[in-house]
Amino acid sequence: MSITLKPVMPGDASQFAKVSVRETFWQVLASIPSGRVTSYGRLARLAGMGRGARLAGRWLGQLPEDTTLPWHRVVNSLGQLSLPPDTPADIQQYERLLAEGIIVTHRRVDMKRHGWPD
DNA sequence: CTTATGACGTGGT
DNA sequence: AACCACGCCATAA
Repeated sequence: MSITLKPVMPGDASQFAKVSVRETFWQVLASIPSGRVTSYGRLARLAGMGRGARLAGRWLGQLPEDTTLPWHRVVNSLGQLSLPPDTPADIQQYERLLAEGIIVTHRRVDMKRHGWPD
């Protein structure tokens, strides 16, 4: 699979001493096409974080509220929304996915249909 | 230095 | 499909 990476950073890049892997992480995140979703684990692996799925989630949680990065396109390996239910962020994710034409039923996305990469 | 804690993943039952 | 037990890895206490 080939991925197109665009230069992006969430907020001030200077706040990070070592950015290599982390920067790649944001780039991969930014490269997820609208209308598609990927998993924390896949995102971590693509960014060279090995099995750092949990770490991926931690980093996503550190994004500033006004970020333009598509954090909402990340769900767990089962296709389920993984934020605490009924929280503002959870609602936000649901609405954003819906706005991109992604089908979400019972907090779950059909990865066969919307998964990225295939 | 240990333990606990997550926007997690995977394999077994 | 649902549950459970581990494995994973940075952070906090």
